[in-house]
Amino acid sequence: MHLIEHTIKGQLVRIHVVEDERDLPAFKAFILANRDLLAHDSETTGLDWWNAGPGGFLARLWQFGTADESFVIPVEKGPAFQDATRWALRTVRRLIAHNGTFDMHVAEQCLGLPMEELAPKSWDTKLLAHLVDGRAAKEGGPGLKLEELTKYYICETIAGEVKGSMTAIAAELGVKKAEVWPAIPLDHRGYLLYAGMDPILAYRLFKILMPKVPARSRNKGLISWEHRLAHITAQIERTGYLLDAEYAEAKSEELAGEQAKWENVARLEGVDNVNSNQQIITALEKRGIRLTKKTKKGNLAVDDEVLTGIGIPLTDAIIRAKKAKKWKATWFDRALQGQDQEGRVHATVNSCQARSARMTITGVISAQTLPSGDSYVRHCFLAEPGHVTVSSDYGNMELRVIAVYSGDPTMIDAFQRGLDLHQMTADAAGVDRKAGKGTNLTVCFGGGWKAIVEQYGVSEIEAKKAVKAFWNTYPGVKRLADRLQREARRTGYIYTGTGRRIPVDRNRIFAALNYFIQSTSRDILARALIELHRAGYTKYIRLPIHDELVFSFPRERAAELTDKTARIMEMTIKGLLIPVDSEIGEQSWGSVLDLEASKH
DNA sequence: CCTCGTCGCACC
DNA sequence: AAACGGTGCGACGAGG
Repeated sequence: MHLIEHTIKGQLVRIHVVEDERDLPAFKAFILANRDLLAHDSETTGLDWWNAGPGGFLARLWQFGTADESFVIPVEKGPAFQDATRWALRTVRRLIAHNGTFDMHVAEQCLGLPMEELAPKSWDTKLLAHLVDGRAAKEGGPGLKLEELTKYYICETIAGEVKGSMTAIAAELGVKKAEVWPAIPLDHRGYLLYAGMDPILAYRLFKILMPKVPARSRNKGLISWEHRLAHITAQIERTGYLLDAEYAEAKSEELAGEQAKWENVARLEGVDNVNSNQQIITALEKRGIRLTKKTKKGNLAVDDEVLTGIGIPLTDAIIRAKKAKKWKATWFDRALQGQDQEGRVHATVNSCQARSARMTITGVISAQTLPSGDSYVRHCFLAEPGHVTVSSDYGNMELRVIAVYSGDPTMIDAFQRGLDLHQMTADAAGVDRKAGKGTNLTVCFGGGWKAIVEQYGVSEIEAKKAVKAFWNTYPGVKRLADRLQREARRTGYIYTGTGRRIPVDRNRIFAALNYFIQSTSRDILARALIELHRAGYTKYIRLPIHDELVFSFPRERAAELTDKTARIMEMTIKGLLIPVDSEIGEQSWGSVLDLEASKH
């Protein structure tokens, strides 16, 4: 046994490093003495848990800890250490982890411990941190990463030491920061300090955060709700999505050709690197073209709008080359590189991420930013053999949420009678439907007439008229916005119907309405996931995307399952239905869009 | 050489 | 009085 002593704010913490099997009895005694509550964490060779196995993804260390003591187990060294870790994970009655979803994947893939076994007894400090204050670090909030939270809630010095230690080790070993994890020797003192400190910090964070969770959130059961949800999204991650690699490879090649062709045109026209804004600006100025649009930081903007506006062969080539390059790299190549041995890709679903708690999907599938209304990319995602893809989404969810929670009679009546709300706003203002729609959506986002002008190409006069008409037509919405802003101004927070507390910045009080709508909409989808799980449908879910769920259903049961799941997703709040529209496609996700397009 | 801020762009 | 909200990622290029 090797002992590492360190201090956190002057308090001694002890990290026991198990070196050989003779050290295991002491480890087991520690587990038994603390089995009511322990934090844990794992160190691995990377993040690609779906490639677990010899020569692939491996668990290297597993750590267990209390507020001032931890044990580090070298699971990489062999079965005896894996057995001890498996035993410990099973023996502890309550487990704490930071972003425990990842560790559950590791436990399942590397130790054969089903996540169904660990999830019910796990607490995740990432979820608790969000319930306390979900603001990102760059927004001036605590952030959600362990280092950020350590810095904010525990001690800045220790956060810097822990974070800095891996940077220093990378430099010492002469490898890039991202490549340090598989390369570092198991007995490296800095690595062991880093590893051993993690569960100690997670344990301390748990003790700090739990009492800070707002009473309203706790009373509404939000803590267990978020944990159940995270467990469901973890299962969705585990299932993954079948990739049509042949299609993806073909498209990747096709786009490579496109890219080369248009880059060549751009080169002949004087721009060697189409991704260099500086080169583009220089080339355009050389031709006597005057650029006026500025970026947020005050530099000359050369975005899609500017380039399209110029409309010469050079700008055309730049747009086409950039698009081909980005689409190839972002979607097809990343999906191909992310495949597991069965040809599946696994998204990372961060179940409670944005300030509003909206989920984000990161990693090998950028599912939330796939080109909409275009089946081109979605064709590479397949339902299981013999299955079809079904997409179910909520109709007008955000506006219906406004209607319900504002209690505005005009808006509620419009939805109940199936009227066209965008046309209604348009009629009230004496503008066209496009301006009416733009107004409805922009106001929902907290925007004003300027935003409508920019986003929807409506004239200034019309936009101003429409905004005024909106507030006059739906006075209940005004009352809701005012109430939320008063609450935000007075307390710095708003609460949603699920008991979630959302911080509102003093200089952006106008955002309160949007936070409320966005967060409530997210919770409607979250509720749907929980109910679908309860009914046994999780295995069919492929992805959650804001207001949509993508399913893979057996072909012969597709109609029945589509109907059953849609009924579960649908929700009536205060008498108003949030309806679900479903589309049944063929095997690929893209086919859903194609079938939809052919109908209209 | 790597890190990080900035920009542009994909979405709801 | 008015105020568009929320993301992730790839690429460049300045700076360490």
